[in-house]
Amino acid sequence: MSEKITIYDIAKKLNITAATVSRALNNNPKIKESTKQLVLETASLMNYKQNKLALALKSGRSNNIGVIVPRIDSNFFASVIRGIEEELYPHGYQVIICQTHENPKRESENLYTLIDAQVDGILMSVTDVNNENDDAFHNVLKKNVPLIFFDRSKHIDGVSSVTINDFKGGYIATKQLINQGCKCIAHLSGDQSLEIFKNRFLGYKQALLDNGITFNEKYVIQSKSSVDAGKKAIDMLLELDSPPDAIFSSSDFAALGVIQELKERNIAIPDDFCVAGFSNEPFTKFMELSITSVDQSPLEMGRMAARVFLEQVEKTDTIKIEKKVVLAPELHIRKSSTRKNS
Amino acid sequence: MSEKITIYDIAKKLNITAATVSRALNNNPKIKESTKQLVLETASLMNYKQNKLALALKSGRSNNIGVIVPRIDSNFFASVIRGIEEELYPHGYQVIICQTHENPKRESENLYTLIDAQVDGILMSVTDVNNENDDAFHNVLKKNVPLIFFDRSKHIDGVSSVTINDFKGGYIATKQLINQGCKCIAHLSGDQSLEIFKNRFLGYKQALLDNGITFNEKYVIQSKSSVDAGKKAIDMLLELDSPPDAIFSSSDFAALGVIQELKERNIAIPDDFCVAGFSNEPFTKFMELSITSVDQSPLEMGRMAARVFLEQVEKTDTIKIEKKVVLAPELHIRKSSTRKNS
DNA sequence: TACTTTCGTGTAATCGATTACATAGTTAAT
DNA sequence: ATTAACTATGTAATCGATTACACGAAAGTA
Repeated sequence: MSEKITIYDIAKKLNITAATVSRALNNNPKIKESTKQLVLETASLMNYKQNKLALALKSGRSNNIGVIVPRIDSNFFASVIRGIEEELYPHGYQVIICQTHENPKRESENLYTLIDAQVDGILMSVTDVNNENDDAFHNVLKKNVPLIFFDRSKHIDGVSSVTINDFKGGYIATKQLINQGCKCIAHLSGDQSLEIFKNRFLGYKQALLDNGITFNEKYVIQSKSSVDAGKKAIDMLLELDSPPDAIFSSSDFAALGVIQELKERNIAIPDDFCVAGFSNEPFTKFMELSITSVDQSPLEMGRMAARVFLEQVEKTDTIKIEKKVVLAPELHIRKSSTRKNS
Repeated sequence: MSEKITIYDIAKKLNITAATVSRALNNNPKIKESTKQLVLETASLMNYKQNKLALALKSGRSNNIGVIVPRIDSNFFASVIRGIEEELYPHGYQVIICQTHENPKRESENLYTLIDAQVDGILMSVTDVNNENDDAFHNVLKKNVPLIFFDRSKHIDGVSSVTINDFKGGYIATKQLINQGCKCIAHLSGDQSLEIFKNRFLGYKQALLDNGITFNEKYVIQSKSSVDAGKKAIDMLLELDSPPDAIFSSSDFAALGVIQELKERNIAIPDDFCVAGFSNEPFTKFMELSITSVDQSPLEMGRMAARVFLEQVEKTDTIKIEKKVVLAPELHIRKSSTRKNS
């Protein structure tokens, strides 16, 4: 059995009270130097470890922060979490992971569970798009638990967020396709109730307009983020009277599906058709026909979200700050959109 | 401000004691039905939420379990974690993530930190190969905290593990290369102090012997799990007097490096050279020249590890069980090792 | 009627650490 | 010499929930 050593055990052994022990361990200046040393030595001798739960109960701070993501087994979210963990680790925080699987109910559950678990903050990428979970979000704010959104955010007063400039991401990707000489550029979007997809779409549209290309609604298809969805989408697009000669996809997976399908049909990439994706998934650069993609610097996003959280807890005295950090997307230009003659 | 409602608040409002409230909420049969109802109604009316920290302190159980992995932003580990989270979520456990970054010191720190945080169990993939952290591991066992290894394990009495049969993984991958008619099969291994790499190597060797191919030490190279490491390794191998005509790599990334380098040298895959990797990383199936790879069913591994943990906590009465679960690897045969004539 | 059960609640200790307040012993100041 | 001001430590409450034990009231038994 494990002998749980408490400050009372130390106190008994030294014939002093637990209060003195506690103070000595916390380096309270009122404690005589000799006692302090004695306590510290005895503590390490007895292999004393502070019980964080007791501390947490007393202080009301658990030193845990909750992270909610749609799923963890996606390179993007895993990388963000890595960034969060790395930034928070030196500050003594532990990271608790929750997944919503894109299910708003789960998101609501996760929020309540984390609050129940007395986390000191919640960092999340939003799943709920229809404001079904407003109660859950307001519950968090009511409890005064710092809430920070990353990537997918919501507009809630007093809530900070770290996102990338999706508009710009859409813009530069589309611009690059235009630079290659593409005239009919299609776009695969996601659920536009989510701002990220809306903004990428708007960036795409603006790039077209800025370059004298008329926007055509028929070129925009809403699809899932999967290889199959990409294949289906390009099938539909190729049946149009004037099929596109390029595509900007909000998902790298869909972009891959597009490429696979085009190859199947012997359409040459990038010569006859250019493709750009979004997220810079690892596989995009590994492919023989590497895929142009917009990088979201997930590691940096996670670090930044963590830093915003830290600022927030440190400055409880100041008025609540709402900080909106927007990271710049970076276009990684690869073979799928690089024509020789350009 | 958030009004923290406790059972004392409910007690005061109803003119009863906190003890009664607690019992009512816990459905204690000794409480009169009418009181029980009253308490439940009042609790929900006042929006009472149990403070898990107080409960944790009293019960000694935090309902948190710690997961330690080398890194989270690898598809394999992220998937394992997903499996763990999904299995444990319905049981009310939260998952705390720690990364070692392959650094034994960090691993030791993580172990102590998790114990300090009073986790109810630790599920981990081992980083330490030189037994530097024996103290940390024994500290966990001394505290009677269930410890379960997955994928990379250590031999410690009383510790359960969930691994895949790496020997078999190495064997079937190598066998497949042999079936394609390859005669000189090289092997890229990892740090053989880690059992997984040792076993994959042994499986490779056995497959050779079983098929009348003499094992040649020069064909075995120890390398990191990266594209560049793969390139370097194949460079060395091709300089041998009798260069290999196939390679089984313990890493998909290294396998990819090999392929890229071979293409660079205009060596035809799979006709002149066959390649098989390990881990079944997502990109292996996405490549135009898809890569044969051994799947480790990470999701299932995570689920299984979680289940072993649950069994362990439920049966504290029984004698400690040491359970060694070994999952079967599955070879995904793809283009990189599929010759037409076979 | 007197005595034993049973039922429903209250009392108070406990988990382990922190901390406001009290107090005994020193030292400094007038 | 007497009081003020420190110093170092002890006492006890607190965080919020659980639970062994105690006890009065109601019900059952002889």
